[in-house]
This record gives sequence, C-alpha cells and structure tokens, in this order.
Amino acid sequence: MPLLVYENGNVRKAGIIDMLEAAKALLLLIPIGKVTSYKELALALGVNPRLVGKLMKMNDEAPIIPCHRVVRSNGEIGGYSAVGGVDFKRKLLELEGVKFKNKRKINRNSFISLRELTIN
DNA sequence: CATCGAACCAACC
DNA sequence: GGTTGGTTCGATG
Repeated sequence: MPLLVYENGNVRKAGIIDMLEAAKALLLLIPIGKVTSYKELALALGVNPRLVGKLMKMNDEAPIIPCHRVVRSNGEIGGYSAVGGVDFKRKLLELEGVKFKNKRKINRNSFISLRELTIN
C-alpha cells in the first residue's frame, strides 16, 4: 500500500520528498535507547526497505533527527552515511543505552515497533 | 546461527 | 536500460 498525500483538494501518491518528511516524523517518535528497523519504516511508508535506506541517507539533520536508530531487522547495525560513519552510529546507540548482544548484533529487546509509537 | 542468491524499486548515470 | 544501494527473504549447511 503506497503512502498517499492529500494536497489542495486531491489525493496523489507520495513522492520521495513526502516520504522523507513522513519518515523524519516517525524517527522523532523513537525513544532514546530504542531502535526500529528499515523494514518497519518500509511497511509504514509502503515502500521497499532499500528505499528507506535511501531516505535515511537524505536526512541532512542527522543525528538530531535520529536516523541512527534505524537498524537491520536481523539486529545488525546497518549503514550510516552521515559524518562519523557506522562506527559513530554504534557509538551513539551505545551512548543512548541500546544493548548489544555482541559487536555485530543488537538485543531483541532494544527494538520498538512503530505500532507501539503511533497507537495510543 | 551463518552464508548465499535472488528479489526489491526508485535514483542515478 | 543497466547499475546501485544505510535491505529482506527463503533455502541450505
């Protein structure tokens, strides 16, 4: 299901910029110490997970808008193209209290589903 | 669990 | 039209 946008009286399919704004809004809901996955965002936005990566890359306000809290659904850290690279991403997450099982993987219980954030 | 190939889809060239 | 990602999935060991 593609994301739709209501704009001066009619409905159209969301463009990449619309999705970027929507993604940013969702990112701001993720609490410190928690992460979500590209997949979850993808489901919420109705796009391919790889496109979510592209969106995160377009976020020029990292790490204020916390795209570093988006990781792979299998627990691996994923990428980070903003300054500092993946090492900085890991550092941020550790600093925020995200628990790592080991160097590669994040604990299951550090994940929060977008449903928990957008409902109630 | 780890690895591998294929599917994904909009951007970019 | 082919390649490329901040990925995922299913199959296989």
